[in-house]
Amino acid sequence: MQQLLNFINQYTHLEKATIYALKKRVEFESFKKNELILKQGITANKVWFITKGLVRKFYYHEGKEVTTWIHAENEMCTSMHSYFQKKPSEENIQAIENVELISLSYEKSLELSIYPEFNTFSQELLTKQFACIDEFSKKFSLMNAFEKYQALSEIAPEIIKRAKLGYIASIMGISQETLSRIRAKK
Amino acid sequence: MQQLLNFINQYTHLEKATIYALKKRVEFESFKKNELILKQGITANKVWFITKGLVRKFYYHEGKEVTTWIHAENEMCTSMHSYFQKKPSEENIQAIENVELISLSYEKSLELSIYPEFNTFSQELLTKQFACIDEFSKKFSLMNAFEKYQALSEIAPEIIKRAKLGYIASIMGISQETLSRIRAKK
DNA sequence: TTCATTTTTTGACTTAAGTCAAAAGAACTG
DNA sequence: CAGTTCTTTTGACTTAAGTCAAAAAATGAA
Repeated sequence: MQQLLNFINQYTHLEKATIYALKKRVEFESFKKNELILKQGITANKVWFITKGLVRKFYYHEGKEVTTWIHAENEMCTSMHSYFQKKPSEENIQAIENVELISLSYEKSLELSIYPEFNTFSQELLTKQFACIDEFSKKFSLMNAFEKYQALSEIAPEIIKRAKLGYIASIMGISQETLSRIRAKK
Repeated sequence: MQQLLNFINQYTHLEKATIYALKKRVEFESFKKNELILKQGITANKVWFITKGLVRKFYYHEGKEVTTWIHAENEMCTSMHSYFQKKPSEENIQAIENVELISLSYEKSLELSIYPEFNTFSQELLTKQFACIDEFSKKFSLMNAFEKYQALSEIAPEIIKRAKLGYIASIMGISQETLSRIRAKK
């Protein structure tokens, strides 16, 4: 729980009352390696905060899995389009290590919206996530395979260290053979 | 002005009072072909709605212009990261035809936030834009040059019809020679 | 309308990264 | 710890798209 509070504190200061209200509404979940946290087709009605383990987002394209991102400890994660637009998720979220999470449902987060700091946090988190994805995808598309690898190593060293080759290559949009060759060289 | 009201109506119904409040706060602007609407380094403190003409977003990468998107009539446009995070814009916004715009400043939009429908609209617009960019960039990155061209033709026919080859190729992340060859074939 | 500038097309060649296949290495299971 | 399965590496070959350069076409200004 403390991890989550620290995370929120990066965005805004939380009053005692708000912390109390939040504590009453979150839930603790855990998943074993390879289990699905969110399945394609299901509407994401919560946001998860990762306290332990790695989590992978992926979808299917022409029968193959495409990994879009991997999240590690102290990051939030959900299927954005599903959560905000109340539509069935197009992506799966999977535990790729044994994972522990704190979740907050959409309904409970509405109850928290009477606390202005909580709204500040939500708004800031959303726009920041937005800005990151936008910036990242634009930069990435101009890079060659080696530059992408360097960039990813800086932005997300946990992914590089802990996720398997195929997942990393998929995030980068290259074949795993190419990634293996990049690693062999330098 | 009616165009803007129609646009907002796609998201939420506006009360008379809200329309009146909005009308009092917007401004009308116009730019000649090739003029800059927003310059890199300047913080975007407004959102523009296009009533006439085409507008291009681009930034510089290793001395070259990279076009990220082109907006046509009845679309909103601003530099998202700059507007929301109050940071200097990394992108330029340029009129590529003679352009007419309706603008709403950040301050005036705060004044409008006492109208709940206006908040609904803002929130929905933001999450929808978010979802679009996210979806678009993911799909696009898996396509080859021809598929990208087909997809863009469907999503944004106005761009294809009215913008010049170099800009379109840049959005697609391919060279203009390749785009020219795609057009020659089919 | 003509001349200059900008934009698009075409050709020849290069290259980064993909594919397929097989071998090597690591990790899990009974 | 032996055998099976999963993951990564390596090699040989292919290919989509890039680059450079020049010609052709379109646009615009005087």
